[in-house]
Amino acid sequence: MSENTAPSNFIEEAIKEDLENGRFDSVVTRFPPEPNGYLHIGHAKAICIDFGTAEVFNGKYNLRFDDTNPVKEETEFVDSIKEDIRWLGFDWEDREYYASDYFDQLYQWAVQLIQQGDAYVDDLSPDEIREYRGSLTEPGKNSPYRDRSVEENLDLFEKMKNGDFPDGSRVLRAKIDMSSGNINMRDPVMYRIMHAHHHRTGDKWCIYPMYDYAHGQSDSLEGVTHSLCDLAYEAHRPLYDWFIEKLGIFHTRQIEFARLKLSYTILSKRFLKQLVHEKHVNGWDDPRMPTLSGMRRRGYPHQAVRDFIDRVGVAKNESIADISLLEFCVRDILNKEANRVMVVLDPLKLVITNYPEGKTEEMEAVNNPEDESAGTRLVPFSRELYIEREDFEENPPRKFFRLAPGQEVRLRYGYYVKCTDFVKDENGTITEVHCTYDPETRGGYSPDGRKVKGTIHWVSADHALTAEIRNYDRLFNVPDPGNVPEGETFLHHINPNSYELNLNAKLEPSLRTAKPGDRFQFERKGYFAVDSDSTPDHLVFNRTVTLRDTWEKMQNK
RNA sequence: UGGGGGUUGGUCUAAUGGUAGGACGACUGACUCUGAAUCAGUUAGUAGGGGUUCGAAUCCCUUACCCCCAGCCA
Repeated sequence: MSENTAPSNFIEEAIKEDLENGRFDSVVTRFPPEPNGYLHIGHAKAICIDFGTAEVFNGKYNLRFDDTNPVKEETEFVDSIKEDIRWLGFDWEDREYYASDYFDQLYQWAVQLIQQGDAYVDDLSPDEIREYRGSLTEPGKNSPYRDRSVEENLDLFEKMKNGDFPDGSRVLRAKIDMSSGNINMRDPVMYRIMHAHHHRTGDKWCIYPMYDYAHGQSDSLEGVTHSLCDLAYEAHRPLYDWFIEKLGIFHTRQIEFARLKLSYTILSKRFLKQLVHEKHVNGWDDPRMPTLSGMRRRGYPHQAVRDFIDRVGVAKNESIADISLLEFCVRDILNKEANRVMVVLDPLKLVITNYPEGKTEEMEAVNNPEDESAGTRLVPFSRELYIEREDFEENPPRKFFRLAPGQEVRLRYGYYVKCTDFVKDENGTITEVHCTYDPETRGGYSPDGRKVKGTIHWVSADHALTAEIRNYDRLFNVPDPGNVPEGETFLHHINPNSYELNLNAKLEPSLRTAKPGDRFQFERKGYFAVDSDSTPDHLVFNRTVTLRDTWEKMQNK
């Protein structure tokens, strides 16, 4: 940030002050995921704040895996986390760290604290520790083991490290204040005994540091100037500072901000895990999931996610961002980047009775009106076409600009056609619409200048491709599924129509070469992305998001 | 009834004692070979009550409501 740029939020403001008053002379931040799950849109906010803020100040940012609990963490997640962060467009270069890299240093520092009389080995059981901790309104009381000698503590701690004691039998605790109003300061546990295999350190350790003991020191070791985190850690800041001060090491500044919540979405790791394990969705990258891998598969461009995070802003106010803002950001990018294509989702046969049988014409269509460099393509036109079933009405309502008996419309990039007749089957279902075309209107322009109100899309019946189309919608039908009345859970509010399979669609032939990851606008319908399940013989599209539809809104009134 | 945070239109967020502004949404209208996009406009807010001040979203007092903390999770 230059001298005159205004800080865009309270964190940048605080950092700017730190720089101006000399507390720090450069900026280093970090994103510290625990490798025990997939990243979701809430993490994206944290990443954008952590990394984006460093970029604003021309600083550096580290990726550090917070792997202090071996029984919960796996290498698999390390890889997916890295992939997702790269997808967002961040490059942490060679600054990839692991809290487990610091286990030796952390151990030495623990010894130092013991020597200073600031830590002790406690033999209390987990239950006893809880009892001794007191409650929110009552102070705790000191453990009977709190005043052991430094020598005894040193000896016991070393034996803990050497594996002489079973899991849960003893812990190392910071000696602070059992009567503190802040429960985090009531002699918090620093180390626990866990005879567990760690994904990086293997079986070297059988004691592992707790988050509170590891995090601040890891920040300090890396020279992180600003440790930006969730509001939940606000109450931990005194402890964060306490360890750093007792150790006399580089003092990182922790600043907390409100985590992201998104309407019609759930972001709790536990709930997401439940959705996957109970098969309410098809895995972590199901396109309905708020995970970055899910959004990527759904077809959300990474720029849209970034733009959304920018627009949501940074504050300490706990809030629920509106999913319609995210959808706006997705459409905004896709509108500029996605090539247009004609696909009939719910086909109805249209026969042009005065068009020569067997004739095919190649009509020129614009690929992207927002981007001239995208060029044009040729689309085959013939006597029998498919149009969208909802684009024909036997008895058109007011302001219906599409096809109806006697009404003329434009077939996009084709001809003007006028409906002359239609065919119904014994159930009363319309099976075919007949019309005549005006040969003078080739390409969609009329030489006499007459106007048509409607333009509809179409696909030539003989040339049409078929595909599997997966229509996705929001996963929940209430704004805050994580917060529901007594006796209900978020599972009661899953949208039963969040996924709908369509095997009937007719696609224009240019789509034959579509590859996984390609994104298109199906004109007048929505944005669709080619799924990773797609093959040349069996195309699969995911509906990313529909187009805005004011006609639908008019009808709902 | 402990400690720590928070409260600005429907939603998110600015305004740092001096005109309460923006974005999304919603609603109008214009334009349009996508009922999309675009453009123009409308709607709507400082949690309540007191005080300080020429002037308060901002400072003070007070009330209410919301969130976090009692893992050997992070």
